[in-house]
Amino acid sequence: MTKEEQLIMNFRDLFNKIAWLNKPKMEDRLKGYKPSEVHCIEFIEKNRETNVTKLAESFYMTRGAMSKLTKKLIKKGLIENYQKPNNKKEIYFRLTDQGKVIYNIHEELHKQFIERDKAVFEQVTEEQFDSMLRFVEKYNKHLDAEIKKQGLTTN
Amino acid sequence: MTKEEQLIMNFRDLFNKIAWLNKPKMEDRLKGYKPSEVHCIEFIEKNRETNVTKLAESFYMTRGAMSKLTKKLIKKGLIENYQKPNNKKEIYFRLTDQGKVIYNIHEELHKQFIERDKAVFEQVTEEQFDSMLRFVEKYNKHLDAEIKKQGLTTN
DNA sequence: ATCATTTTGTTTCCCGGTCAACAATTAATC
DNA sequence: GATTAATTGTTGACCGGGAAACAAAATGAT
Repeated sequence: MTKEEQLIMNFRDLFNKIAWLNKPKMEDRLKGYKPSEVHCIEFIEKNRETNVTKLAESFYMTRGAMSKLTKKLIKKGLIENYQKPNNKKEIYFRLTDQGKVIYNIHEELHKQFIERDKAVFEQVTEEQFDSMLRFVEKYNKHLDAEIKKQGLTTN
Repeated sequence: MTKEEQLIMNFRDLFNKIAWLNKPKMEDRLKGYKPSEVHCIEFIEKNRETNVTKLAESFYMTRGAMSKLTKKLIKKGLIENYQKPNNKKEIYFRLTDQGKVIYNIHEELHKQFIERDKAVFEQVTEEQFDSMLRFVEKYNKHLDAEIKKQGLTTN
């Protein structure tokens, strides 16, 4: 196996483990709220004028999936939708007060997870950090170009 | 956002894009075979004495899911199962000739994807590579320890 | 202004994975 | 050796997301 493959595989494994490890605590503190729901709430709070299409593109999911998810969140009273006066097509979302409670709990948990892994990150020099960031950003740009070349669209 | 978060987020995005970008070519050359099926075939070929439980642990999925998946692969004639003479409980899998054909096509595609991203990796020095590998391995070990601490098990 | 094209969001059907309950076998404990 | 506990694999109910067909609105072309 080449180093490229090793690196990719190790990172993939890393993310599987992180998700696996975070799940129980998430479910404990955020009972009744699925990861996808919380993730959606997080995005809506952090981005202005979010609609179904933007959510789909960001999460690499279909508009259909996000349509259902946002409908559920509305039903649960976590988000609400609004439109602009001059546009009858696009529908945007914002958090309700209840949604913000969930958002804050999630942020807090997130900090705990960072804290849990602090030991690892402390051993990384600033130099290494920047090097990795440069790499991953370069790689992302490369893929963006490839995606554009292929002309892929969100379903 | 801290550098830690930035790094993690960028990598997550990276993997989404890779999956998104590889999908169409995979579906083209491996028509009729789903990513999960191919992934499963790959693992069985690369690991000795694979059973449902080992697959579940490696893929961070449930035994139920892998049980269904392997049953489907058997039905399609891509894998076959066998047991050891002194153990009536554990059931292992190996590829059939037809399964090996799929395996080889996948390997070939994999090389093409590596080739596509070669430009990025070429700009990485050996030093950087090793540095990143060390980091991700350290992080993985840290998480393994955390998982062990939590006493998590595959469902 | 009219008509075609594109964008946005929704809905139905289907598939894949989880969960939980289960039987069968093996390992551990006494 | 008998009994209890743990492991392994399977099944059915359930749910989340994808694919595709669709309506409504906005944009473009003429």
